[in-house]
Amino acid sequence: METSHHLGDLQLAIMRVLWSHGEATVSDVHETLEPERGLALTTIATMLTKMEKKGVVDHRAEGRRFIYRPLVSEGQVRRSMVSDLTSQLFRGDVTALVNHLLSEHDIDSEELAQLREMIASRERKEDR
Amino acid sequence: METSHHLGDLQLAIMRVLWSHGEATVSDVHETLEPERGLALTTIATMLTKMEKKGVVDHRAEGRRFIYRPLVSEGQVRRSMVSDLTSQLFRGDVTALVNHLLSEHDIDSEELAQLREMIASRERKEDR
DNA sequence: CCGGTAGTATTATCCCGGTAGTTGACGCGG
DNA sequence: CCGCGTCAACTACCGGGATAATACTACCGG
Repeated sequence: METSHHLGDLQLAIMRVLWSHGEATVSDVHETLEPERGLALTTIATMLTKMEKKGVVDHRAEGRRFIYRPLVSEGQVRRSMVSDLTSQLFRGDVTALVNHLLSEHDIDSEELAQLREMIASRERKEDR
Repeated sequence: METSHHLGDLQLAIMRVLWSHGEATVSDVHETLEPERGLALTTIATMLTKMEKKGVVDHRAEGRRFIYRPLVSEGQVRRSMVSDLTSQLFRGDVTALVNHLLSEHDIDSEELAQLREMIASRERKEDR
């Protein structure tokens, strides 16, 4: 159905932990995020509860603690958020976005070469 | 200074009106946006006030009414918001974003050709 | 069996985007 | 000079992200 999974900053950080761990307890997430953000454990717990209510994560109890698991993939979130931005800022014109990236953000020649290759391989695929 | 101009949905719509009109009164904005969103005039006014407080627009009084003017350009907003998204979702890797666009969003062969040309011209510029 | 600890649940606060009603001022037409 | 219409100002409210203290509970070690 591809519902618009619009996640905030912390929520994304939490999702990234879940995506890389597969599943994790509140403490797991907390410990992983501790260095970069100095958040209280309860903050993480609250956030996870809210996220569950939104349907982006799920949990099962194992003994006394909860094991959280992502319900949406990183790809889904990326697609959804990139689409949102694209339609907001570029009237849905993906090409315009790429153009913007090329002209307004620093891309060195090495990256350009990579991009050229991406497009080439994409065109080959299209050809079949 | 390039401060992070993070604008919401309505705010962007309002900015677009200002960008295309150069400047506009509250009613101007309201009338322009009326068809697509059926918003009250006071809503627009409130939003403009908030936006002024944030420093993205400016106003001057002409007789009894206010003329609003954008203080940030569309390009600035795009750069700022695209950068935000890129760092949020792709650890700042612009190439990864383009890659995502190519593989996860529908791009027809015509657009591919356009992109190829963009990159080519970009590489020519790089060469000098 | 009892208390501490490890966990979740509950509740609260702040901020901001979005939405709008109400009020207050001012100028124009009669 | 008065009322009416047009603005802007003020105030209010909702939802959601972010943040966290506090309260409750179940288990484990002694």
